[in-house]
Parts: sequence; C-alpha cells; structure tokens
Amino acid sequence: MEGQNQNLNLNRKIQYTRMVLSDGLIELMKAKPFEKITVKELCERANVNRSTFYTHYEDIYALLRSIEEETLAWERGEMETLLGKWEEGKRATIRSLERLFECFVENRKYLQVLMSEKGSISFQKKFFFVAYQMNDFPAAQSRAAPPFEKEMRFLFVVNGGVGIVQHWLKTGMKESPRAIAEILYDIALSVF
Amino acid sequence: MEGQNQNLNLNRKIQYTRMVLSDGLIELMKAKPFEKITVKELCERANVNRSTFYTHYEDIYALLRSIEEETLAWERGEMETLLGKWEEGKRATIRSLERLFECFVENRKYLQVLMSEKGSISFQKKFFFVAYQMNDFPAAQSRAAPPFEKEMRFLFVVNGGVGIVQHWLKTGMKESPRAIAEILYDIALSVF
DNA sequence: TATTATAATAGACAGATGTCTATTTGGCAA
DNA sequence: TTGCCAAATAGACATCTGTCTATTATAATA
Repeated sequence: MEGQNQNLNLNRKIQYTRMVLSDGLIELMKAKPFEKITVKELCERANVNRSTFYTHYEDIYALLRSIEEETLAWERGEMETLLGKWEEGKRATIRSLERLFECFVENRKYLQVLMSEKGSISFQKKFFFVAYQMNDFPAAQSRAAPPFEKEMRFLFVVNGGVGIVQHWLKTGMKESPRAIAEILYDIALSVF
Repeated sequence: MEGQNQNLNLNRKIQYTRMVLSDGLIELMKAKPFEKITVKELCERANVNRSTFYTHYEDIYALLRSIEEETLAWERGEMETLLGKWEEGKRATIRSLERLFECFVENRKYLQVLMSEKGSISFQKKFFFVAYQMNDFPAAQSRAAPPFEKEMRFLFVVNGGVGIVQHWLKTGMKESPRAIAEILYDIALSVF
C-alpha cells in the first residue's frame, strides 16, 4: 500500500519537532523579552539539535511568524464553526468575541502570550481584523462616510481592540470574557 | 575659569557621537527591518568605533529606547509651548494635534520612522498618551462610566490613534495634517 | 607649555549566529 | 531482512555580539 498515509509517521516526526520548538519559544517568551531569547537555549530546552532548527526555520523571527500564522488559521476556523451555529446580529457578534476571549483564559494556541505586550503588533492587528471581518462590523460600517474615513474608523477600532485586550491580559483577566466582549462591542459601535 | 561651561566641548563631543549613532540607526531603519540591523554596520556608517557604541549604549535596543525617550520629551515641550498660545477647548486640541502631524511631514525627531510599523508599539502608545493627556481628553472622559470602563475607553482611543497615524504614514501622507487631526478628534470624541 | 581627565579607538576574547558538509537514525517498500 | 530515503544530528566555519584591557586623542586646567 501507499498513498494516503504514506508519509504519515514521517510527517508526525516533522510536526513533533515544530511543536516542541513552538511550545518552547512561547514558554521562553513568558520568562524573558523576545530579543534576549537565543536559538541555542531554545534548542537545548526543546531537545532539538540546533541544525534541525535551521532546517525548519530561517531564524527565530520566522518561527514566531509561523506560530502566528497557525494561530490566525485556527481563529478563522473557530469563528466559522461558531458563526454557523448562532443567530445573526448583535448577539452572535458578542458571543463570538466572548468565545475568543474565553480562549485567552484557557491559553489556547498561546494567545495569552501572542496578544500581550510581548507579542508583535502586526499579529495582534490581524487577529482583530479577522474577528471583526467575520462578524457584522463591515455591515455596520457600510452606512456612513467616504471610503477614506471608513477605513480610518475601521483601523481605529482594530487598534483599539488590541489595546483593550492587552490591558485585560496585563491586569490578570479579572473581568469575564463576556464583559470584555460587551464593552468592546459597545465602543466599536459608537465609532461606526 | 570653570563652572558653567566647564565641560561644554566635552559634552558636545558626547552629544555628537550620540547624534550620529541615532541618525544612523533611523536611516538604517528606513532601509531594512530593525532586527536585521547590526551594531557593526551602524558604527561603520556613522564612523564611530564599535567600542564607543558600547560605552554609550548597552545594545541596539537601548539606543532605540533613548531615541524614543528624547522624542517624547520633545513632544511634551512642543505641546506645552503650543497649548500656552491658544484658546482652550476643541480648537486648541485640534490645532495641537495638527501641529504634531505637521512634524511628521517635516520628519522632525525621526517621527515618520518611529510611528511607522517599523517603530515600537510601546513608543507609539506613549506618544498618543502624551498628546491626549496634555489636551482636554481627560476632561471629556470625566463625565461617564465606572473607572474600569473609562480606562478601557482611554486605551481604546490611544491605540486607535496609533492605527490612524500609521495608515496615514503608510499611504504617503496624502491628507493634510489638519484633516487627520479633525478626523481623529471626531472619532475620539465619539468614544467618550 | 605641561598636566590631567575623559572620550574615542584598537584589539583580544568567549559565546551565539547562520551556513555549510558529512554522518547517523528510523520509517517505509521491495 | 535488506536497502532506500528523508529527518535529525554532529561538527566546522566565518561573522556578529558584548565585555574586556590597553592605548591614543583631545578637552579643560595648572
């Protein structure tokens, strides 16, 4: 036999290596600033040869980018299944935002680190861009204003969301995901 | 004689060294991503011995932070003199925002680079924090809401401002500083 | 002018990086 | 089992880093 699971265990090996490197980087990011993390120490912690690291990633920034891309793909999937299950409009939007914020609490896909001040702002913007786009915010936006101003308002809300979540994470996530979802929804609507 | 200008030319020498290193770093940041910039190439461009660099700064991140701090100090001064000269309220606020955005056009204090996506988000937040605090936004904020929500809205507006300016810079600053100041003012007010 | 203090330079060093080539390991097929 | 192939490992290499120590150059003083 060949075909479907021809390289299955081979792929598993590759996936395992990437996984321990990803996990290891996130763990190190919890402990120290990203720019102080070395490839060497990451490989030692992950029990991976340094040469192996370089066969998978160009450098440590490439590893972080790959983690970010995976997380965004996961987010899109999560939103898709969620949006199929719920009524439309305000309730669905708040519920899907709430779901994302619940994942922060559960620390899925390293979200707590990626969205904190240790994470890259480019990822964080993309995260909210996806969240808004897959909800009804573009619709809410369609009523008013010239295109340039519309774009400005959308950017404003994307960046504003980042600020709120970062503060929520930094202060220990004392408020419920639901509360954050609602306040974010309210503020965003007031901008449009 | 001694006293007042005892070390004047000595300080000038130090200031000159720091200036060429700062200028050089900003120039390099225009050309390539920050993480690819090496101390060695910066020193070669600036005609400064690499040892000299390390007597002034711990590493290249420390140099960037020092540039950011200087720029924030400059911003505070700029705002202070400006706010003394103008009527209060909406007009003064828009005028002072406009003045800041004019400086982006003139590329004063490296603002174009520091506020672009090449710059650090921590600096960018501080920049808007200063701008808002020195105007009447805290007052506008004082009317509504519990403290936590007030803080959230302020953070939202700080981060939103960053998004607008970054987009404006990235798209070639086609709109006038005045136009950006006005749209930013409008959006910010709608959040409070 | 000669002295002194300090900024700038020069060079050495161990450690990390990124790029190699060569070798070993382990899953899959004949 | 045997052989094949891709992943993982091992080690060499030039380069950059950050930390030294020693030396040179240049201000301010005596």
